[in-house]
Amino acid sequence: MSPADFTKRQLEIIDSAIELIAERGIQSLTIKNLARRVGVTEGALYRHFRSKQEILLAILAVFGHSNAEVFQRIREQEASPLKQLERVFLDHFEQFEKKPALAAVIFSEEIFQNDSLLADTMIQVVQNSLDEVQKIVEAGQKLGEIRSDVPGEQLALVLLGSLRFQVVRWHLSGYGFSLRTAGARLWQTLRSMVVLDEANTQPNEIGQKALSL
Amino acid sequence: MSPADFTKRQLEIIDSAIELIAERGIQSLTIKNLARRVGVTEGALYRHFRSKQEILLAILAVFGHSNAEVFQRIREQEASPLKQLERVFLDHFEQFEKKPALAAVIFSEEIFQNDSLLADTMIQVVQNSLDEVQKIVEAGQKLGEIRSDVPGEQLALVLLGSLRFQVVRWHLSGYGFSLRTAGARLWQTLRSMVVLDEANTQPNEIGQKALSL
Amino acid sequence: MSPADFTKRQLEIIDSAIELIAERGIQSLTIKNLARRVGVTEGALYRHFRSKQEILLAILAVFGHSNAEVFQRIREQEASPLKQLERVFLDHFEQFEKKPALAAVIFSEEIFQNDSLLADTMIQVVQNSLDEVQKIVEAGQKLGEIRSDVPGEQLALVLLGSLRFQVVRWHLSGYGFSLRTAGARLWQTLRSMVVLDEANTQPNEIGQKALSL
Amino acid sequence: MSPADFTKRQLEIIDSAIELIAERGIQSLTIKNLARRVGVTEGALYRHFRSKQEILLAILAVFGHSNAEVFQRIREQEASPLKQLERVFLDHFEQFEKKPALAAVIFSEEIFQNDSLLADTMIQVVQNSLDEVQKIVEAGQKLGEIRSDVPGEQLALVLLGSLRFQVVRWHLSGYGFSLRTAGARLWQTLRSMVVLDEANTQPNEIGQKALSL
DNA sequence: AATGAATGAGGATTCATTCAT
DNA sequence: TATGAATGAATCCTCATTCAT
Repeated sequence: MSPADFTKRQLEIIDSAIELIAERGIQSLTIKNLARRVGVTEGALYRHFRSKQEILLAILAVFGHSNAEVFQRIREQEASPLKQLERVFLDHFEQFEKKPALAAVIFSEEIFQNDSLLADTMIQVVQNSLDEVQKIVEAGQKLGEIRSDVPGEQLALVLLGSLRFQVVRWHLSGYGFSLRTAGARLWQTLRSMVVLDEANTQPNEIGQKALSL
Repeated sequence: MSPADFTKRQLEIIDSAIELIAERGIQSLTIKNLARRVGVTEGALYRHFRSKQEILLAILAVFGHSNAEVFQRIREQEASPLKQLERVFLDHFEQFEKKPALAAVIFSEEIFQNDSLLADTMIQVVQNSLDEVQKIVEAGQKLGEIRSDVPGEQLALVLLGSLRFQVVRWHLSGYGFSLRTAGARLWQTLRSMVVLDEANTQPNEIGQKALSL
Repeated sequence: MSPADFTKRQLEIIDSAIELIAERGIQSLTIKNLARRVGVTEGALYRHFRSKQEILLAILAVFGHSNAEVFQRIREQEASPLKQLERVFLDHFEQFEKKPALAAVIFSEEIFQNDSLLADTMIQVVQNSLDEVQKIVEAGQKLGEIRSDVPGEQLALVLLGSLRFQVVRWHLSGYGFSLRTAGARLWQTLRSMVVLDEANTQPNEIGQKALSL
Repeated sequence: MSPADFTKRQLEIIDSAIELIAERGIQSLTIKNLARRVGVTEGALYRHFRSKQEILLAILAVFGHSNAEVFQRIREQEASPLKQLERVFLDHFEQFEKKPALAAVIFSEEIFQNDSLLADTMIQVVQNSLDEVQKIVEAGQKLGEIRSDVPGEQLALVLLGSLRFQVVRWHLSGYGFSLRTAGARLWQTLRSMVVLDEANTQPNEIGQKALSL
């Protein structure tokens, strides 16, 4: 389900829900709190969603869509795979920093676990990102831009795992540091680790290194 | 607080709690469910822990201790940093596979978020692991075994982030694959990515690579 | 807060609460008991009051208002201070006899003690009555109707203390005597004690006294 | 039952209970709190009292005995009735100020209300004090020291009611003023109100008054 | 005498959901 | 569409009491 399928009111509710999660955790995403934030009665929410589960599904849909959008935008740019990966990272971090609420959804895996429909949806969202990253990585491997001594699927795991961990830490710290800055640094690290031969891709740094030796 | 400081009954309760989290998520770690699993009345739990928060703290203590133990064991072996990192990975995965319940705690960040004492404890547990990994990495960097073109702190982030992501996926999949096997594969990947020069550390693979090129 | 500020349902709940206190003591004013008496679920009460404390405050508000009303009515009558005091007594006793539940609130000082907001409100209610009585007394003293050899504040203390004690005893006795009758008798006693010179105000009794000397 | 009939341990428990009531109200007189204060296990209390009710009865017994003692002491002094009344007041206030805990029992009427045995005992304690005061008053009336135009029973009501009210206010204020001082003042007031003719009973003060006029 | 562990009932409060209006 | 009131189940926690040791 794409956000376009939601009514204006529904999107309003989803937004409020995500805000709520971001600010006070999924635990405080109750119908009462949500209704108060939206500015309507609790009962009114049930005009727009049949149950709380449907709201959670909607949140996942929006989260998944937001993720997919990042990849969509990047695919359209037709940059080199490495540049694309860079964008994946920087765009994700930027998006999270702009809307910290979305980052919180990552934490909510737990909630979604109880309900198998929610769990499956969640897994799918994660897997989708993994697949997208893997595709880019494999394109880069084909072009010799990215190391081929490890399977693309594994590289995707490392890349996304690192990304998520950074976001998690940022969230746990109470947004205590600039995710964008920390993310950029992390990308530099990962970049160095996934390219096969620095000489080909970052001639400048090689020069620095030669000097520093 | 070390697990040794807990009474037998307390450890029993903690174990039941971790099981509960593992099987049905933190959401279902209620006093009633916990009491039922332990086989006592709800009130009885309060003779052993003053509050639910104390139980959660105890779980974190056990989790942190279990983590620390892995590092402790490894430090004692005095293997090369790279070998130590390998052990960190394999031992963690092994421990999680033996006690999947513990893996579930990783998910519970959310719950711990509401309560600032719990959140701080959680952050500390995570940070502790990060520090341990970073120390090993930096030792490896000094010995030239591990690449020095990226800060050790960043490498630690990548390593732990990947590890956690794998565990998360394993858990979300309903333990649908062998964590040990998948973990070993992930380690091979990470290993390749953190060593500076394949020639020195994995001569065999170099040969393969030479061929594959 | 005046009773007029409460909704119909709130007043219903307050009334039930006061009844409960009157019949079985404050100890039995539990949410469950209260809900049962009102004829709704426990949760339903929380739509009308945010907490039990709020209910207790509401009771005090009603009690305070009921007290204030007595004084209000009396002030409007513009009778002589002594007549006003008489009315204070008789009206209070009458009101308590009509609504014995209210009398029980006097006992509940204890409950209100734990919560400082409640305690303060309670003290204020008591102090308010004291102030009102004192004002009347001092007016009487100015007119020479009431003895001036003791401070008005002290007389107020004696008057209200006696009144309360009578009510307490009536309540403890299980409403085993007519409060109105006993109250009237008590007033006669107090009346004799606060007037300065019997000759001016109760010429009939003077005759008796002359004899008895 | 006199305090002499209690074992040392029992008296210790009763004392702790009274302290508890004084400090935090009857609501916090739970077996758990009591046991903690005494320094034993909850179960241990049941070696000394069969139930909580028995403990409450014991408290009432001690309270009643303490009251009776005041009257006993006074009867033995064979002072004039008026002097005796003065002592009743001053001694009570002094005793309460020395052991504020006892004052708190006055508040606990509520608790005792639920249980009819406790309620009866409580009533009896109060009635006993009333009777004692009444006896003294009537002796004073016979001697012409105290006004005879109102029944002794009524005067007793006024005297004790005032005394209790003062104690209640002192307690509610958080012991915010000197009960002894306020009590002495209250007595002066009551004294003036119960004597028939100042000239006969307080010649000294008359002198003062003459001077002050 | 005292402990430590347990019980069962009940405490206040919050939850998602329903429904008449 | 929305409200306001209600429900029933669940939340964590405390109570007085019991009992084997």
